[in-house]
Amino acid sequence: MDTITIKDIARALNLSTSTVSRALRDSYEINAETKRLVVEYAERLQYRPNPIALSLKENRSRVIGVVVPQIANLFFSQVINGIEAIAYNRGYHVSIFQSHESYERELATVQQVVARKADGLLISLSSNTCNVAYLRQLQEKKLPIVLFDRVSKDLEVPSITADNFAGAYAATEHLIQSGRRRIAHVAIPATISIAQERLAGYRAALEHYGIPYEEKLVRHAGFGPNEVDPIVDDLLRQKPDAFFAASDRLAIGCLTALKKRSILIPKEIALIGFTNITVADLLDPPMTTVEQPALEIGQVAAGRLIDLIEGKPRHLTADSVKIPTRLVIRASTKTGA
Amino acid sequence: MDTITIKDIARALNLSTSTVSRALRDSYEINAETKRLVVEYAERLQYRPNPIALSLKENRSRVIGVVVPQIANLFFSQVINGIEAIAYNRGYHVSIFQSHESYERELATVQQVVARKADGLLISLSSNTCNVAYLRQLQEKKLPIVLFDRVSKDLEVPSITADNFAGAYAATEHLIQSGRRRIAHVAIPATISIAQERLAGYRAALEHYGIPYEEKLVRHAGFGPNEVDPIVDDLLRQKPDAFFAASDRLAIGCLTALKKRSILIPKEIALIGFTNITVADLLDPPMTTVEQPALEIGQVAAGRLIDLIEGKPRHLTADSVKIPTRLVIRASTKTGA
DNA sequence: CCAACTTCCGGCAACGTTCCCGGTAACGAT
DNA sequence: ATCGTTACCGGGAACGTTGCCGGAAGTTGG
Repeated sequence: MDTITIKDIARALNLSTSTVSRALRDSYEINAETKRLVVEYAERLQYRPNPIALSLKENRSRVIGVVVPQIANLFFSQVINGIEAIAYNRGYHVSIFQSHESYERELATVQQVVARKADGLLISLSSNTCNVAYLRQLQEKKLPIVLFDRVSKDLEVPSITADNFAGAYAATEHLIQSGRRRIAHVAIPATISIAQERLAGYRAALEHYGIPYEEKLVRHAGFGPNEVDPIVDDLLRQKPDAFFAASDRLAIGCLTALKKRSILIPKEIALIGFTNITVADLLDPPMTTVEQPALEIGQVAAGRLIDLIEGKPRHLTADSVKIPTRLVIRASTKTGA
Repeated sequence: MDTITIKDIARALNLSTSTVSRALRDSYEINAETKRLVVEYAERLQYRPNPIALSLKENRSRVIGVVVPQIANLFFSQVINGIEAIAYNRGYHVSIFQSHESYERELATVQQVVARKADGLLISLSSNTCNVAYLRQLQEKKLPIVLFDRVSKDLEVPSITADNFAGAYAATEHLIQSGRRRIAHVAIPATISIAQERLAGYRAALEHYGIPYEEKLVRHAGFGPNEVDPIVDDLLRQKPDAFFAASDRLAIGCLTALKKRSILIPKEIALIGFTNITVADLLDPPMTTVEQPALEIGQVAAGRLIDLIEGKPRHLTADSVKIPTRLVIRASTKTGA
């Protein structure tokens, strides 16, 4: 309402809006004295250029839209921190949104981001998103897009993920080397790209060590509040000696379920998670985990996106980057304890 | 770029932009047949009204700006979920931003939110914010503002918080009733409003049970990565038999520090946290906590803000709402274990 | 048959900003 | 005295949309 505009300054100083505009952007065509007058007056009235007007005129906003399935997830919030760090010192603002694991909300949110003329989009797909046609459409309209974590092979855009295959391989290998043979895998929904990669890593490790893959030892769990418990029950019937959970939420769920059944960890069953929670060390027992470099994923993704926005032709093709994970061994996989 | 506008439709259909505009908003002045034509064409070309142009014209955006110190904090992300739930079905979009506990970034972010014509602001102050003059200025310019969690008494706006006093009182009382007398308090930075409330609750409980308040048993910890450890060291010299930590981060820090020193919990020292982490139950030992109704705080705050935006005069004064907390007793405060 | 009214649509301005195109002085050079 | 330069500034359009005003037909009533 009472925000002051370039017109107010022009009127007060008996100048035209063009002159004021140019004075504020320090154009050479403006008299030094006039500039001083304008700048001082603008300063005094706390003039702030209206980014909305700018966006309308220039069809850009210096804003990057970030869409994640859930903010209440340490992995994603850390990725966001990585994104913000890079965006911030390259002169972009970051707007954060959640899709709440819903395709419809993801679509609506992305549309909103686009309508508001975000210069680019960083997105991790919701688990219910099987159709990325709407993203391909946006891509064809030249909107810079970078995927991270939950990516899609149906889209020719840069994709930044942890090295999920290697992480899962390392986790499984660690379990095998510590003497386990019947390794159950609680996987995330199969629709999510990384589920497949992690499953592949798990299978590859089994194969490498000559352990047959058993479908009955693998179950996918969704995002419901009480989904993990029955799945653990099911898996227990297969008499596993280890659990490999494909996310932090699932690892916590497994831990809860196993404790509830008074199963000793790691004596009876070993447990390993794929996670980012910092408290893994403080759990009972301290949980072995595959840690994902969340911050770095965010940084790389933001960097790539801004390169794309600014037309830096450094990476021509739709290159996907895999960032190494780290296996942190703790008590939950100790041998013969 | 090639986003289609009302002009494109007008040109293609040999109509004026005004007619198209009115047809799309289903005005009574437009012939049914014309409407059909316009709507169908718009549908086919996937016309989306440009919110930027609307914002410029109407000086509003149907967007609520949310600023929190940190997203990677389960309390805040849950509050945000509460906010989104309400905002979403009252027709507002939510833009989320972080201040990273920095006054400067908070200020810059809020300015940006305001410049982008957000209809209202929901904010939890950074720990380095001692000066809320900039918010008062915005308030005087009629920007609807609602504070939550980290509030300020220097601002006459609705403030939604957990009942920190009662929560701290309950925590302290529980420790006293379980036989502890020398209760150390690891507090959050004194600049934060809720630090004082929690401290007051702690003191009130002590007083009520006739236990003298000792300054040496209270220490404030900041947000540095290794701040808690030396503070725990300091406090241990006072031979406490219990720790009351004023936030989840600090509770985890205390737990880590105590374990590192092989101090038995709760046998030697009891521990209670003020938190929202769901894994408190899985820690070693399971940690007694005061739980904050994060989701509800978000819901109430968003509701109040939207009421303010829409000029609902229901709550006239700058009313502050306190939402009850819940004491969840677990092993970390067990008696004589 | 004319006035009054209804129905339907176009023109124009405005929101805040920038940019292109002008234009007017003053001044030195020819 | 005239021309070309330089230095400085204003006018107007445009970005996409809505709302006000005005106006041309067609319709109704007397």
